[in-house]
Amino acid sequence: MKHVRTVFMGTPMIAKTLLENILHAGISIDLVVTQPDRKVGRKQQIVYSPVKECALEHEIPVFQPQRIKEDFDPILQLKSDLIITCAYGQLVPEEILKAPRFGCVNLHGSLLPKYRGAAPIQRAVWNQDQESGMSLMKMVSKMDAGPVFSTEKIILDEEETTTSLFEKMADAASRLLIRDFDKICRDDACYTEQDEALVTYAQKISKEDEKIDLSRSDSEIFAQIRALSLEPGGYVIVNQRKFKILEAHYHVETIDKPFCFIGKYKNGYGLSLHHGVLEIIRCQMEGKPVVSGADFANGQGRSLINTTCE
RNA sequence: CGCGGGGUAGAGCAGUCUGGUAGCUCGUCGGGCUCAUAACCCGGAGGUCGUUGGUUCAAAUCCUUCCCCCGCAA
Repeated sequence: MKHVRTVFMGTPMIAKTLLENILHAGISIDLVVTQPDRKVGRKQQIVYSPVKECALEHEIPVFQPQRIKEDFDPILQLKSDLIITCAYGQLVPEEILKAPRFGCVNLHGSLLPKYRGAAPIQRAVWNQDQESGMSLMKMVSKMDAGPVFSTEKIILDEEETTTSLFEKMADAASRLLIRDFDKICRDDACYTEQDEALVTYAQKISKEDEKIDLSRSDSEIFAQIRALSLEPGGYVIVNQRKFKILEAHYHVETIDKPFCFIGKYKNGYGLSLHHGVLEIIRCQMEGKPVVSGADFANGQGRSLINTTCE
């Protein structure tokens, strides 16, 4: 078979894992498109996207348009046969979508048409879904609305977190693409249109979403923490300060007073809810370093016993 | 000069306001108890208190220089 000129578009870790896996499987990539380098943090240091780092390691050319809507000629000039995207971060314009012979395919972290949009993986955890999955689909101009080629279902663990589900999604995406790559390139792929009646959207996680909603049930609170774990981390307010709960387990217990710090608990630090206790494994008080629950219990947390949070 | 918090034993913290012998929890090492233990008891080691200069009889503590870390905002 003639060489398939392939462009890979992606930005975060999940896309990097996918790129690494498909390269390892022998699929060659002629161009990587990723978001521009960002200045990040107080020191405004320049940080490359994970995908860019992977591309540099493999000596693949990288293209980083500020606005791909206006700056896409280098992609057209390559006269690619196939474009693969995964969490690129910008809406891909029509001109690019129709350019490659075999079209543009996208890997999306949900079982479409459920959870179109920016945060399908986080929302599946947040909503305590029993299952989710990865979809390999054809791109159309409308966001995540294209016909689906294949999917892989993932059963969510009891204590699934966004971080753990991302890893499973990346593996599933790799398997789907490696398995179906040849079929897509034969252009006889069988795509199934999405049922518009079943469409739901997964909204991006906002700053407000990071505040843990203590008016919810214990299982909803725990699900929110897992959805925000490990990044960016959900928080409660303690003594007017943000207290991030990055990682925790939940245990059913009889509770005296809800939303109260109870000191050392099992292998971490305890925070009571309505009908159980959060065993905090990793946390961070505003202005302090990230610490294990055990360290928190030995230090900062000792003087906070019986303190209520909100 | 964006706003704020912080740097004290291997870890996490208290002590700073009000200057006067370096403290707590954990870990570690040794010993004891126990059928046994991550439990309990006893004992030990480990810190020029981020850095520079100053004030003082005396500085972790007050003033000052610089460095580093974190939260927020971008």
